[in-house]
Amino acid sequence: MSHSRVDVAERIDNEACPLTEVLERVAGKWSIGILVAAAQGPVRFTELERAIAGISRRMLTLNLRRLERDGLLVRTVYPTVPPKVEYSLTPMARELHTSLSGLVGWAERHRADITTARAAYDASAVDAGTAS
Amino acid sequence: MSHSRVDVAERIDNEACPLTEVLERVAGKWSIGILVAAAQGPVRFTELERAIAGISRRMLTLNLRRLERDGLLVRTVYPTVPPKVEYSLTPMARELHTSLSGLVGWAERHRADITTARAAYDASAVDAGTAS
DNA sequence: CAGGATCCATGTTGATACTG
DNA sequence: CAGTATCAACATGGATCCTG
Repeated sequence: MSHSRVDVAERIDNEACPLTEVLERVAGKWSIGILVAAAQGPVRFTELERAIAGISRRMLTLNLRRLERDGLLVRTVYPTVPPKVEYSLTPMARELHTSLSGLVGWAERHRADITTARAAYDASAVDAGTAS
Repeated sequence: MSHSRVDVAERIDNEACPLTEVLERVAGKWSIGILVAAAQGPVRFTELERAIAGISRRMLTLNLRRLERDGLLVRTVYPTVPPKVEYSLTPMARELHTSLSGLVGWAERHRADITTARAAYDASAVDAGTAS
């Protein structure tokens, strides 16, 4: 039945546009890290800040807001002093965990391969340039 | 045993940095679309261009080069006239298919939820601003 | 057909400083 | 602690024109 190549191509054509927008949030540079880090349970702002390494306060805040806005994170403020804010995944976001871990696992497994591939690609590009 | 929260946080801290770089390529705005479209078999440039909808020639080329450089795509040039170029996934990239489909499936299932969540979030934000 | 090259508008990120 | 505000640097993306 209709699982020809045209079929899939059309599916992407028709739905990837809004889908792209959705995927961008989920699969953006920092989102995966945040989502994975928050998967263990409620996480505090500072915990995330340290867990995600290269992220700036600004970017963390922005991403948290976006994820909250899209219904992936719940932000809980405890009106104590000093302030305490916890972020946790919504059920919808929890459904992502498998795919996200899959992605992270893949990245871990193939990090070296990718580095190698890059070096090889760059080397042959240089060769082509040097071939005069 | 050691799957405490500190454990996971450290794992992310130590490895997410280069990992982030890897994930960016895979999870970038267009990469998923390209990878999914190419999963069906060799795809030509123009096929991709039409399949991915909003993408420009420039962005498609750039992304194809990056994916090729990272060893996720193989570019095959047929020296015919007019030229014919096909892109196909490497075995490494094929391993991603499950996770990627999972992501796409999730996005499809929850697109409406996300739209709703956004509207709700924005509405309450407006309320707060209007509450003078 | 499948790009490469260039210019320019825009968005994204980081650094820094300040706050309830 | 958990942000917000502002500015400057940089990357991203689109439009346009050109080519083997």
